Amino acid sequence: MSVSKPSIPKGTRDFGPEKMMKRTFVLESIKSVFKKFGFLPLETPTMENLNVLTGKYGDEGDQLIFKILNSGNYLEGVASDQIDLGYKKMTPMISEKALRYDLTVPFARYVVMNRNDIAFPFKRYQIQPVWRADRPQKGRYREFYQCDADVVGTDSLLCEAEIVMLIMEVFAKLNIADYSIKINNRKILQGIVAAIGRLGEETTLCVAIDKLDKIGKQGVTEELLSKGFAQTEIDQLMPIFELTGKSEEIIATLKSFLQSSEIGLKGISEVEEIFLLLEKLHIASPPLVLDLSLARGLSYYTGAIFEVKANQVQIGSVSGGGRYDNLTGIFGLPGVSGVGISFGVDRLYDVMEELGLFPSLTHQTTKVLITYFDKKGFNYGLNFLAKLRQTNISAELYPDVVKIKKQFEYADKKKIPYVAVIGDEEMQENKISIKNMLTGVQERCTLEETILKLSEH
RNA sequence: GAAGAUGUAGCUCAGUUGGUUAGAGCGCUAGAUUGUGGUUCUUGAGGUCGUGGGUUCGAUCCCCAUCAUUUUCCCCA
Repeated sequence: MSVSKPSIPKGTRDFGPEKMMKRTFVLESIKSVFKKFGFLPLETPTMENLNVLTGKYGDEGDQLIFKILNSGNYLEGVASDQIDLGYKKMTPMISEKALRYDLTVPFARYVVMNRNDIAFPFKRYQIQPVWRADRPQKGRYREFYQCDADVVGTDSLLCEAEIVMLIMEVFAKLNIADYSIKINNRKILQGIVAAIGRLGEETTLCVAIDKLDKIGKQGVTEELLSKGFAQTEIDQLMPIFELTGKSEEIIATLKSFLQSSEIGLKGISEVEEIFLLLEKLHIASPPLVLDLSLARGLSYYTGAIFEVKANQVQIGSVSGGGRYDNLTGIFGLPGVSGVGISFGVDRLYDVMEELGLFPSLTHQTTKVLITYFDKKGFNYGLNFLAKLRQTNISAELYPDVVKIKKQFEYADKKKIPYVAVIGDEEMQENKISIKNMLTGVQERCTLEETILKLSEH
């Protein structure tokens, strides 16, 4: 083996036929629900202009963007002393395009570019891969799919309520029964920060609080202390984030804590409104819980935030989203509020695999393989092949004249449920033998009988 | 960027306190069965033990370096 072993880039994966069938099932399930809720499809280019992406994900995010080296002589126009400026300043000189980092920013770009043609409120779904130059880990890849659905151009809390419904329908389609949707509101978090006199530092608080279930009360306290919060402030905060129980009770406690914070009270009433809307939508008891420790790292959220967890599997969140009031502002279109939800296909796949929730997907393979003993049988089989396909039965004729055993093994490996056998006797009778590979039963059929038999299910 | 783990057959992994021909299961080949897969039995093929160097009479094993893979921290889906 003197040739080099082939490999794929770190953090990327091949999806063989079996995995693809399962992935397709997940993706199609999500897509069908998106459509049902009135979302329209959108696809954007794999690459965006680098300046569209930079500065949108924070300093660290910029580092994680896959840059594309300019074609041709990319060093043209770069003076030799400019290398001393460092790679950060050099990058835009040799790279003007990059792979998309998420689907939200390209969507915002699209909305701004097409603002005159779009009918607002605009609901779009988008299912495409994204790339991050991260260090791969368990459940984390450099190339992965996102399934986003967003509504922009309306403040209505109906969108939030619908997102809850949408999540419920997706999980029902995927047969995942045991899950919970956590909801919180950035305005409440803002109010809490304001209540302890730390207005403007909600991002710091969010990043720390978001880890509560991961690193515990102690860890969060340490992180906040290191970020300049006082122990007395933290002592005020912690009881709030440890509130559990019924959402109504949490809300009642919150109302008194935040009574002086206008923004905080607004957040509370938004949450209440969402619960109310769901009731009117006949969703009596949604798996929805108010969780004040839910913060989500992304800084552009301004209102409701969501996260979905599968309860029986330890894998983190499988879906998340929220409302952002000014995503298009960075591209020069302020005042367009949006709210969105994103499903993590790879994690959903893992959850379903672990719980054994995939239905049998064998119907996606060939229905019948036509086998034969010699060239004469091959020619006879061609007619059957064509006729079967005309009636929309997925059929194959084994392409090479080989031992029948070989052909059967092929059918078995491919899990083809029926094998047609053509020998001299069949040809004389103008028939074909159809064997059911599951039961082992075999009988001779005419073309019409074959079609009837194979069309059954 | 930091720390750890692992590299042995196509795959999953044994193994040798350093000693002649490095093993298993699965997969693959061929046959038992020249008109029949999945089960069973038999057969055969397949390895520079990640790469380079060192110690040694002798290294897959010990030491050093290097590369690759992977996990955790940070951050994220």
